[in-house]
Amino acid sequence: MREEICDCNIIHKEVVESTKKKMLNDTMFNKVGTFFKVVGDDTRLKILYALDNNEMCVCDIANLLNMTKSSISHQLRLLKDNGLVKSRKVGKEVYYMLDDEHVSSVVEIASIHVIHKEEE
Amino acid sequence: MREEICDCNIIHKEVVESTKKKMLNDTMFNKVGTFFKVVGDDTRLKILYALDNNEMCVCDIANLLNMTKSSISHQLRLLKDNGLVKSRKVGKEVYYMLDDEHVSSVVEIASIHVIHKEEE
DNA sequence: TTGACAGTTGAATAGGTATTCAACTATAAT
DNA sequence: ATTATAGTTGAATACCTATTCAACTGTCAA
Repeated sequence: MREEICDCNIIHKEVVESTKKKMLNDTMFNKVGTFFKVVGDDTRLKILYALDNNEMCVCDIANLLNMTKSSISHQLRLLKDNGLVKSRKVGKEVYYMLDDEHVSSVVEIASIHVIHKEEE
Repeated sequence: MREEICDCNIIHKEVVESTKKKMLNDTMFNKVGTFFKVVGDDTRLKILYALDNNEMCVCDIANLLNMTKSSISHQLRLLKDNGLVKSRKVGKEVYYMLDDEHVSSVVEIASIHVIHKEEE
């Protein structure tokens, strides 16, 4: 049995109960939340945006964003671990590319949201 | 003039140059990044998901998620400041609701992405 | 085989942030 | 007026995370 943490009364019992039924489980929220967390970093967002055009190696991305190889490599690993990019090795170089067509569309819709807010 | 931080050579000059032209400005990346950052927290995601069904007051949300009023109120302010929810006051209670139809669609697409990954 | 370069990695650091706590305001009811 | 409840707020805490640094691996070229 879970402990009660909430420090106030239920005001609209029906609303709370019916909403509770429609909620996803914590694991699902965590997965979606993690997806947004990964995309919610300027550096990673720029990387994804850049890779939407073409595959790129680590050094080229580092140059594009004027950051160190190490920092880019760390972020690429995070993106890869979360299934947003994949890579292929050619000689000394490692080329990264988007792993999923949904990535582009999510970024696109978020941009629309931001632009829409701008016009108000 | 900006300082050079990058610690490696450009390997594919044409790719870097052409990608650089297609990149958005930093302000734009920051705005989209912030949007994702706001949605990329489990608690805030749950709040948005709950509000997709109906408007709710702070106490009801706190009860639904078994969290304190204070913590929910802090998160609601963040959501409001970033234009994701709006509110109306009725007596002692404050009702919160989604401010934008794009919010639902972004969350929806991200869920599809996660589910899609699950099936692999 | 030696040197140079692409990329990775783990630990450390510094900055950010979710939640808690306590105090506060506002409204409603008695 | 007083009490109770809904909600907000600012500071403090504890956790998380992006970048840096230094050392490392793997591959290519001479």
